Amino acid sequence: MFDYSKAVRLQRELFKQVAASLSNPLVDASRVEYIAGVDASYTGGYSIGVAVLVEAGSLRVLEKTHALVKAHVPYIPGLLAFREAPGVIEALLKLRLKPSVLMVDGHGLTHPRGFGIASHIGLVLGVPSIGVAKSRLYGEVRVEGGVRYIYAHGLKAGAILEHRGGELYVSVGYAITLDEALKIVRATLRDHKLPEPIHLADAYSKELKRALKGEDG
DNA sequence: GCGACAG
DNA sequence: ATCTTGTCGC
Repeated sequence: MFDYSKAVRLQRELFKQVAASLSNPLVDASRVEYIAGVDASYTGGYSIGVAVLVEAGSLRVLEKTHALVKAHVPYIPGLLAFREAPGVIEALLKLRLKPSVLMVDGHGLTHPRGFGIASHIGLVLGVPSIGVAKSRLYGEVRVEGGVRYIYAHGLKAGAILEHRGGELYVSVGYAITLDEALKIVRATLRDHKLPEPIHLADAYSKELKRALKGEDG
């Protein structure tokens, strides 16, 4: 079965690599070509991980991929990645085009051990990543220049963006600065509550779930 | 012991 | 996240 303490130790260890990645960002908001939004839905003991790749400027959808994997691990706050990342990573590996940056629904550095699902996926694939969550998980909020930033582990780890009457918790995932992450997220906000790449991934995973339930087995 | 707790 | 129809409210 799932080893909780081992997972926690792994997160503490990998956080060091995320911290190291921050001194050499691998992406620049002005040079982002493709953005991959990811998400997952669940049904019948399975996890449906999906990736939707959009063109940065137009937000036009260029590719959609998915992976159906057994959901072995239960949801445990702080350990979401061990449940959700496997399917999402498999879906991302099926993309033809390589995303410049990943947008993950969940937190990155604003996590108890600085290694939320956004950091986890980014590090595993070696691709810059951003976490976008709908609610808070960890960190101290400090207002600076009218912006609510979230500090965690001695780092300016994230910020709270207001959008469409709601709040978005944006955080550094892997190999990216907070400023660039915020620029990229702001550039993808449209008429949905979530940034377009993640909204599209969410809709796609739900669509696949309906199709899966609608057939036999 | 108590409160918090991504999806 | 998922289970689920109609319904109260901005």
